[in-house]
Amino acid sequence: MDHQECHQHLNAIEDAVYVIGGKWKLRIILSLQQQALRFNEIQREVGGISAKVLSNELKDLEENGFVKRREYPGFPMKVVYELTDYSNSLKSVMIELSQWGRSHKEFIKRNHQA
Amino acid sequence: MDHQECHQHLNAIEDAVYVIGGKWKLRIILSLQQQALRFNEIQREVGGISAKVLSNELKDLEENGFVKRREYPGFPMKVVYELTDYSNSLKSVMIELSQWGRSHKEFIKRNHQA
DNA sequence: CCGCATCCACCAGGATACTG
DNA sequence: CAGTATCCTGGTGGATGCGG
Repeated sequence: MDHQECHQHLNAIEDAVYVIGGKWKLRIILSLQQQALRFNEIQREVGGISAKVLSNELKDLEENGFVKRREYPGFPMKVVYELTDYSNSLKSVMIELSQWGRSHKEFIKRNHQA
Repeated sequence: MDHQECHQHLNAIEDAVYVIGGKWKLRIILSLQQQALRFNEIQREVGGISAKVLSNELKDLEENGFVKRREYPGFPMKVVYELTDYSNSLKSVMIELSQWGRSHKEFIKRNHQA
């Protein structure tokens, strides 16, 4: 792997980490796993997130194609957010990360005891 | 996958992202791929990182078992950092992330054109 | 050379209050 | 209900200077 190639590789990884990183993105996605939810429902489900931040996060997730915002007219306004099919493309990455994270925790624990 | 299980899963993922996330960790690891380097060499190689931050990052990487700090006495002091064997355990995660990141970039590009 | 201590600027994100 | 506006705080990270 030469320098150029390595740099591309790095960029792609950093993109990926950026997209799913941060404190909230994954939690929001998880909260929508079972069913579509409304803004306040997500806020309650995730817990501890302010409206401003949730609003921004949802915009990001929508831009990245993970979430679909669906607006129903009327008063009061009703809006639901649901996961897109594309959000499933995250599955293999998440499994890989989860496995590594779990085994890493074991590794650290062993090392700290030793 | 019930709630409990899901929560464990989430934690493991967040641990993993935390460990390799941030602006510098991966770049530092990459810089040590070919050979062990001294503090200032890493700083130059990575580019744009301050001594304080590099110092902290190296401590994190050492605690997580990715990097080994090797100190040679004398004056001036000589210190080199090298990757551990354990750092290879990141490989499959990084490949997965890189592939997903690359394909996601394509996905976004197509969607923006459309 | 290595790397910590100090000081400082910036900004992500929380709390609250408010509008459509 | 869905979000925005405003204000404010804490923490991250840059710059510089010093000590081992």
